[in-house]
Amino acid sequence: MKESFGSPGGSLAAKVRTLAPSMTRSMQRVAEAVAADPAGCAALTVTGLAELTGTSEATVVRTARLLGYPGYRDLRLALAGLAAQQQSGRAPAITTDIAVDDPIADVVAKLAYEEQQTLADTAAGLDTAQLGAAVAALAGARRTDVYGIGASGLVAQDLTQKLLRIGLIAHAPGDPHLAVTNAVQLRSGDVAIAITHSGSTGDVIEPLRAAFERGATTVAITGRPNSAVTQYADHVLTTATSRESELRPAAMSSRTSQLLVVDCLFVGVAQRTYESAAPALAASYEALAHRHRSAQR
Amino acid sequence: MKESFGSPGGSLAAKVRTLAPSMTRSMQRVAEAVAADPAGCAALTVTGLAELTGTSEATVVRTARLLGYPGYRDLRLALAGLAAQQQSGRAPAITTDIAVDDPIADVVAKLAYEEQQTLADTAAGLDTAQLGAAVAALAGARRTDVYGIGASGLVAQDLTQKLLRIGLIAHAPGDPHLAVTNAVQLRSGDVAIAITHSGSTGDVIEPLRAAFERGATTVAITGRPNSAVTQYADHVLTTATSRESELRPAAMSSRTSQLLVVDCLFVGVAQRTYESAAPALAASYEALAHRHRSAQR
DNA sequence: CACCGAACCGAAAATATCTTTCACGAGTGA
DNA sequence: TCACTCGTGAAAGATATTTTCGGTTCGGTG
Repeated sequence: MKESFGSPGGSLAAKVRTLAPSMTRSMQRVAEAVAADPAGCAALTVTGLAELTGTSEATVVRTARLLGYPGYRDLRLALAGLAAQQQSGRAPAITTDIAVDDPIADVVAKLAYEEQQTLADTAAGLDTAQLGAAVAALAGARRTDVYGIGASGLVAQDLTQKLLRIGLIAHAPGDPHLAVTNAVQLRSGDVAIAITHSGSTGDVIEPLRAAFERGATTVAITGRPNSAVTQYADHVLTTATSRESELRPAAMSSRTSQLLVVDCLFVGVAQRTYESAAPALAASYEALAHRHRSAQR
Repeated sequence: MKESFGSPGGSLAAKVRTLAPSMTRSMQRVAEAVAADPAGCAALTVTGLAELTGTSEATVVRTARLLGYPGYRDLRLALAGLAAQQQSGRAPAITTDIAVDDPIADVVAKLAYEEQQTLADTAAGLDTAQLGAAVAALAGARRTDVYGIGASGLVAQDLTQKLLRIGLIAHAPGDPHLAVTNAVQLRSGDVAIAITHSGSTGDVIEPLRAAFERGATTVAITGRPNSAVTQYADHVLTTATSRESELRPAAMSSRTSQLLVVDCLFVGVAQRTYESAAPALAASYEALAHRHRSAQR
C-alpha cells in the first residue's frame, strides 16, 4: 500500500527488495508471495505456503530465516501483525449518509459512528451548571414527574425506572391527560421534567406548564433551547441534534442524546443521595436476581 | 487513527467481558491474561500460556474456542495482530470509574466516553450474518413480537415504534402473561424477538420459547451469547458488556448496546422494504407535525 | 566431452506445538 | 451419605514446523 509512509508493510517489502539478490530462485518466489499478500500468507501453514509458491517447506523456512526471523512461525506472527495494521490504517472515514444499498456491515459502522458523534456533541454542549441545578432539585424532591411522548416517552420511562431504583418517587404518565392530571398535583418542592426533541410537543408542554404554574421546579430536556417548552422550564438541558437522513430520522440521535442527559441526571442524583441510593440499588439488584432462571455460574 | 472507534484491543477486551460470565474460573484466568497483555501472550506457546496462568493446555485451547477461534493457533495470530495495532495506535486515555465525589462535569465526560466505548464494542462484536438473517426475517414477517422486561422493555418498545413507522405489524407486550398469550398465536413466517441482557430472564424466555415451538423465526438480543435464551433463538445478536461500577450499573451500557442493535435492525429492514418504508416514514412524520404547536423558526 | 564441486532444492525424518481424550476430584443436590 | 455433574489437567494423538540428508543442477575445469 502506502510505502512512502514507511509503514512496517513497506519495511517488509523493502527488506524483500534488499535481500532478493542474495536469494535463490525458490526463495524469491516465497518472499514475493509474502510481500504481495501478508494477510493471505499469514493464514497459511508452511506446507500451504510451500505449495502456493511451488516450493518446499524447507525453502519457506530458509526464507523466513533470511528475512530475519527465527523460523516460519515467527514470520507468520509478524505477518499477522502487519495485516492487522494495514487493515486499521485504512481510514474508515465515514462521512456519507446511510444509503439504501449499503451492505449491512456498513450500516452498523455508520450507525455506531453517528451515535458516537451524537454523544460527543451532547457532552460538549451540555451546560453543567443547569445540570447541577437540575440534579440538586431532583435529589431534594418530594416527588418527580417526567413527561414524554413517543420516543421521548421511552426516555421518560427510563429515567423514572432509574429514579425509582434509588428510592425516589417518580412517575412517567404515558397518557397526556393523565400527565396533566398528575401535574396539577405538584407544588413547590416537587420536580417536573419535560422531554421533547422539538420543544414544541403540546402534549408535553401542557403538563410542564401546569407544574410550573403550581410552583414545582421544572426542567426541560430538548434539542431546541429556544423553543416553547423552555418558557416554563427553570432549567434547560440541551440535547445535540445531528445530521439526519431519510433512513436515519432525527428521532434516532435525539434519543441517544436524551438518554445521555438522563443518565447524567441519574448518576448526579445517585451521588448526592449516595447514603440511601447505594443500598436501594443493591436491593433492587438483589430482587432481580431471583427472577432469573439460574445464576449462570 | 480514529480513536472514536475505540481502542483496537477494545474488541477483544469487550469479548472477554461478554463471555467471562459463561467461563469457568480457569478459563477466566486465561482470558484475563490474554486481554491484559496480548503482545506478551502472542509470544507464548500453548504450554507457555498454560504455565503462566497456572492451568493446562486443554484449558487454554478451550478458552480460545470460546473466544471464537478454531484453536489456540488462530487466537495467537489474532493476538499478534492486536499487539501490532496497539503498538501503532497508541492506547487512548483510560478513564477511571465514576466516583461519588466526581464533579458533575466529570460525570458527563465519563458517561459519554463509556457509552462511546460501548457502541464501538457492540459494533465490533456484532455478527453481520446473524444481523442480516434477522433483518431478512423481519422484512418478510407477517407480524413481529418483541419481548423485553424492565429496561429492555423500553428497548422492545423502541423497536416496535420504529417498525410500526415503516408499516410493519409489531407488538411489544409489556405484561409477561400477555406476551405468552401473544406468542402462542405466532406461526411460521412470523418473527419473535427477545431482548434480555442476562439471557436468563424467564419472563422473556417463555414467550420466545412459545414462538419458537410454533415455528416462528426467533431472534435473541442478549449480552450472554451462551445463555438460556439462545436455546430458542434462530439468530443471536450479541450486545457488548462494558465495565460496570456501582454508580453505573450494567443496565446502563446494555441499554445503549441494545439500542444500537435495534437501530441496525430497523435501518436494515427499512433498506429492504424501501419502496413501502419511505412513504410510510414520510407519512408518520407528517402526522406528527400537526401535533406541534408551531414550527419554531 | 567427461568430470568435479558447490550451491540449490525438496522428501522425509525429527522435533515442537497444538488438539483431543479421558479419568480424577471437587462440589452439589437428592 | 451417595450419586452425579462439571471443571480440570495429564497424557495420548494429530499437526505443524524444523532439521537432516541425499539427489539435482549448473558452472567451471582437466
